[in-house]
Amino acid sequence: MADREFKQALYREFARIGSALASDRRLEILDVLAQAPRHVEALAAEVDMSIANTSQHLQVLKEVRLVTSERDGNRVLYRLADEAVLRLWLDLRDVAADQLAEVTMLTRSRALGPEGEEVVPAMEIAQLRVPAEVLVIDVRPRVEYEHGHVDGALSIPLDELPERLAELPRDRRIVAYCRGAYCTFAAEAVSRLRAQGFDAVRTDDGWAEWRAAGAGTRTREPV
Amino acid sequence: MADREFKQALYREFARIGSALASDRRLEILDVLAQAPRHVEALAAEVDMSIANTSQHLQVLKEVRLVTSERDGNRVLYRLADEAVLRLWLDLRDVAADQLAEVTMLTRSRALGPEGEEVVPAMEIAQLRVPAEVLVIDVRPRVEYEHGHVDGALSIPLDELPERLAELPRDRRIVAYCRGAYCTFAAEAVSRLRAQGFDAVRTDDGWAEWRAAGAGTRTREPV
DNA sequence: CATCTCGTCAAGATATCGCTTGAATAGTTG
DNA sequence: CAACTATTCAAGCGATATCTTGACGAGATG
Repeated sequence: MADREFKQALYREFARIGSALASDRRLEILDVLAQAPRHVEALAAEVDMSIANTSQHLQVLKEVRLVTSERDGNRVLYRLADEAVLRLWLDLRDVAADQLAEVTMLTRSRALGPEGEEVVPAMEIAQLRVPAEVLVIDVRPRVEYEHGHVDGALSIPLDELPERLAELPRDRRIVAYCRGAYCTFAAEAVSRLRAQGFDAVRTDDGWAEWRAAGAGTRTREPV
Repeated sequence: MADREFKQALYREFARIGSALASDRRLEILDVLAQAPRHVEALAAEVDMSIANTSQHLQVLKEVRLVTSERDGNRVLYRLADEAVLRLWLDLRDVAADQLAEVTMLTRSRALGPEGEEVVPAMEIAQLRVPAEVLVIDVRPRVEYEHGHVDGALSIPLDELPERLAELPRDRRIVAYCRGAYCTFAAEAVSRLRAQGFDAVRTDDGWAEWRAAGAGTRTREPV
């Protein structure tokens, strides 16, 4: 029956995407690319792999068009292929978070913030939209901020925080965000700010979630 | 650095989900389950695999909680774990459809409907909500209709269509839906109905897409 | 309790994947 | 155009995944 063959061919194609998602290394690459495009070397450093191996994983992702690449001088720049890929990755993470007890345990055992600091839902901030009420800071590396960030957010990479305290207001709340729930930058920033007497909280969502929800400012198209 | 270990463990967990999605057979199972829960034997028949093999794949899916199972007499009933899984599967399919040229070719070469029949966006129908304007028919197998269907739809499984033409109106449009864009039931039904002089069209979306969008009637919880 | 059915488990052959290493290639620079 | 850098390619080894077959286990039935 031709119907069976058709279906099989179809599911085989779908499974190619699945296979590309079946490696922890590739997922980590996707997660990094969800923040901003990168060159192979930078990616390799970020995910702590050999360059050759990183390149191979990138080929796999590229083959099923989860990422695209473009030459940039004698380097090659990789980025997520489009918003659908971002949604897929976020959904995968959500399913994992909902359903794998191990993930919950991992994040719990990590106990971000020593005494259960307040975490502000990202939606709340999106609704504010009044710059005067809070200051939103983006504590990710500068390249990620430059690629895209929450409207009106100030870029203060975590490692610059100590020397830039003077720029921060003491009369209103500071909301920090980073790469998302599994990233510790914002929690770390909040912890340091509170130690200095600032009214600081963090959001659980990062730039990727924000963008998937359709908000935020992008510096360069696409993705 | 403990941070690296933490991250690795996290991505390994995410990759477990990815691995479960890396098999065409398992994706086909998920797709069937997206329509309605099934017993192992019915599933095996539907996807044309040995029972042992089907069972094994189900174990894999169950291990990462993409599906859940429950005893039902001396049989075992499997179903999608929750709506997040449904979204994940639909996203995966969308990404594949957007990005794998092969998929497009496959669906094109299939040329549903001999002379480019009209396809009605599901949203249009959802907005109608006026039973008098069109008759929506669900041409999937009865079990799938019973598990859940579009509000007000009439169940006419494809194989019952010939003997039930008398039930169908000739004074208004008939809209058929099935399992989704990759299912041929609705196209087949429309083709037959038009041959009989009915004003019939189909929607591209199936029950799964409808449900993911938050609409429709469900017979039994959960999923 | 013997027997039947449905489903799961276990073992093994085969194919595929992922990492490493070393060589090759594209683009840039002096 | 030679030397250099960033990336990709190719081969090979060990680890994993898939399907088959046959045995086992749980629940139903007489």
